[in-house]
Parts: sequence; C-alpha cells; structure tokens
Amino acid sequence: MRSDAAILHADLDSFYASVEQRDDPRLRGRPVIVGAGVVLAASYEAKAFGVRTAMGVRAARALCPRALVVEPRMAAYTAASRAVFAVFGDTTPLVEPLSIDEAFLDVGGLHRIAGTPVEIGRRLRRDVLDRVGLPITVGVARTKFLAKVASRVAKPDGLLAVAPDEELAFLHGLPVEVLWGVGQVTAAKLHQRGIRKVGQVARLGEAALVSLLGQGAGRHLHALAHNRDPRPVVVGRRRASMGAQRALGRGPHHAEFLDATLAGLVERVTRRMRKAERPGRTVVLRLRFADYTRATRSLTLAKATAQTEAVLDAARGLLATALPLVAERGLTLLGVSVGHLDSDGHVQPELPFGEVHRDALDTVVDAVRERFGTGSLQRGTLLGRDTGLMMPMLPD
DNA sequence: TCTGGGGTCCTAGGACCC
DNA sequence: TCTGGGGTCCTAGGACCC
Repeated sequence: MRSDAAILHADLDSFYASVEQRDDPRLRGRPVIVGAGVVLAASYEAKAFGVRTAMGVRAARALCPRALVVEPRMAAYTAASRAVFAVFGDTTPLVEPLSIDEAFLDVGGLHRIAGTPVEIGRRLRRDVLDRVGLPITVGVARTKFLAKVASRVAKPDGLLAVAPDEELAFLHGLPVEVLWGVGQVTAAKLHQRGIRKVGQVARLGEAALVSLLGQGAGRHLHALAHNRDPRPVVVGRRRASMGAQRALGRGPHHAEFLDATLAGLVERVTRRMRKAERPGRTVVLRLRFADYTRATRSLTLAKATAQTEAVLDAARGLLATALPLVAERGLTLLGVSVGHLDSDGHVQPELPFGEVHRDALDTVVDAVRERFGTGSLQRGTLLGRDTGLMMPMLPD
C-alpha cells in the first residue's frame, strides 16, 4: 500500500429524499418518504421512526403517520446526480462511480496542489452543498473498503478520516455487518459461531473462514478484516448488463398479458441499449413467484444485438421453458436483462454462416501457410466461432 | 411488512477444445 | 487407443448492494 494512498468515499445522504427537501421548502425538517409501493428513500426525520428503505409504504406510514409521502421524480435525481459528479470531477480526475449517489475518489497524488485528504474532503462537502444544495458524507482512508466503512459511520452529513495507524483499532471494534459481502446469510453463519465483531473475524484465521463460508467469501473477508484491499479506483468502468423488470401482482395472469408484459420489458431494455450503443449477447429472464422463490433462464446468442425482435424471440423461448414453474408457483415478477454487452458498441459485420469474406480468408490462409507449410489446409474448410471464420484443427 | 427496480460478483457442473 | 491436465464458455442459482 502506498504510504500516501488516500481514497475518499463520497455518499449523498438519503439522496432522493434530500432532493425532495431541497426542491420543496415545505418538506424541510419533516419526515419525508419517497415511495412507490415500497420506500425508495426516507429522510433522517423519517428514519428516526424506524422507516427503512425497501419497506412497504403502508408499513412505513404505520411507523410514522406524520410522514409526507411523495412520488419519485427520477429525472430530478438524475440531474442532481450529474451535478454532484461534476463536483467530483473538479476535485480529481480519478473518480469511480458506484451508483447514482456514491463514488470513490483517489486523491492520493493531490497533496501538493490541493492539500491533505481531510482538507479535500471538507472542501468537497462544502462544494456539493453550495453548488447542488445537497448534504454529502465523506469517508477517508487508505483503502476503498475502509473509506466506505468510514462514510457509513460518519453519516449523516459528516466526515470521518481514519488515520493509517488507527485503521485496525477502528475496524476491529465494528460489527461484522460492515464487511463488504456480509449480508443476512453470512452474518447469521458468523453469529452462529459467536462472531459478532470484525476483530473476531481477523483472529479466526483464513482456513477457518474458508471452511465456514467457502473459498471466495472466506479469503475475501479475511483480507478485509485486516484492511487488506488492493483494489484501485477505476475510471471509466462500463456496465456489464442492462435490464428491466416489473412486479405483476398475485395473478393468475393470462398468457396474453405475460407476453405483452415481456414485450414491453424487452422494448424498454433494447431501446436503452440502442441509445447507449451497447448491443449484448446474453438474454436473461428473471422470475419471482408467489412463494418468493426465484428462477432465472438464460440464452447466449451467437452475435450481439440490440434489436427488439431478436431479444424478444429469445425471451419468449426462455419464458416457454419456465411455464411449468409458473403454473406451479404463480408468477409475481418478470424481468429481462441483457448481458455480455459489447464493450465498444460496435456490432461485428454479419457474415452468413458458412461463408467467409475472400479478403479475410486469404489473410488466414497466408498466415497458416507461413507457419505450417502449404499442405496443411484447403480453402473453404476453415471454421471458428468468435471470428466467424472457419479454422481447421491445426497441429500444436 | 409480505416486497421495487436497478445492478454486481461468485460458484458449480457440463460441454467443448487443446 | 486410452488417459490426463488445463482452459474457456454457457447455464443456473445464490448472495449482496443501492
């Protein structure tokens, strides 16, 4: 770890609710819930009553009858997010977005021109408030993981920097739930063994963690508990999939309704893909059932596409394979996502199967002859799946 | 309290290739 | 002809995050 490494984790507080309070003075200082069926965001005044994200709005009202419930305004949140990320970009070029309302900023190299990480963090908080009108919390540490933990502890509207020589003392006193990758299931497994604090995880040893949680999660948690997190701040990461989903209610649902819903979802997704110029290859159908079990079905196409027809064909086929489950359990949610998005947004020119452009073929033939001699292949017998060219089995 | 909509990463088995 | 090791891709499921 570089001794001058410094990472900021900047996280807007109750983002959607804060935007609503900013835009409507009547909401300020009052419990606000942004919701559509479930709570998408709650102001801190509402959280004080026990209102939490993902709770049903009805339940939230029961906890906090005085709460003002407002409909989400996604366009306003997108605009606010852009403005905040502009402030991030003015702070350092090394910004890695995590979601609509949080990002990592690498400020390690900025000491001489911008001051200490804490000074940069203070200025960032002030700039976001001045320029966008929203409160933001900043965590500062030498690793991404610890910066994120620090911001969580500092919320709301705070700043917390963990000094290098205080890292482990700070971390080891916190509950295991702060470790990235520890959710309900993993926390329950750890609690069963009497492990509640990060310090206990650190003392447990990697082998014991691996046998408890599996290799991936075990090693990961062991490293984090010792604040070993070598991941750099990555700029320009692109999404790997795009999807849309819709809750359907309890049903039963007619086949025509399901097909129309599916077509609507596919249209939404492919429209976004075309706009982003990101065709994709793997179509995933997501289903949730009345008993809250889930299933996925997927199909990988030979060639990336953003065409509604092609994706819808695949999605219909996948839904057909899942109909027995649908009949058995009752469908309550339908989703479609497309993965393996092309990284450059460029669709490979299509070659009819079994045919090869003469120029491309000649290039391959020349290359093979140069390596293996002239007797090793015949024109027209080449194959291959990525290039669309056909290649013979060549000697090693 | 019976539940939205958007994502990421990991695991594991089978197919297939070298 | 048989056996083996190593690698990638595909599918499905699970855990987790905001």
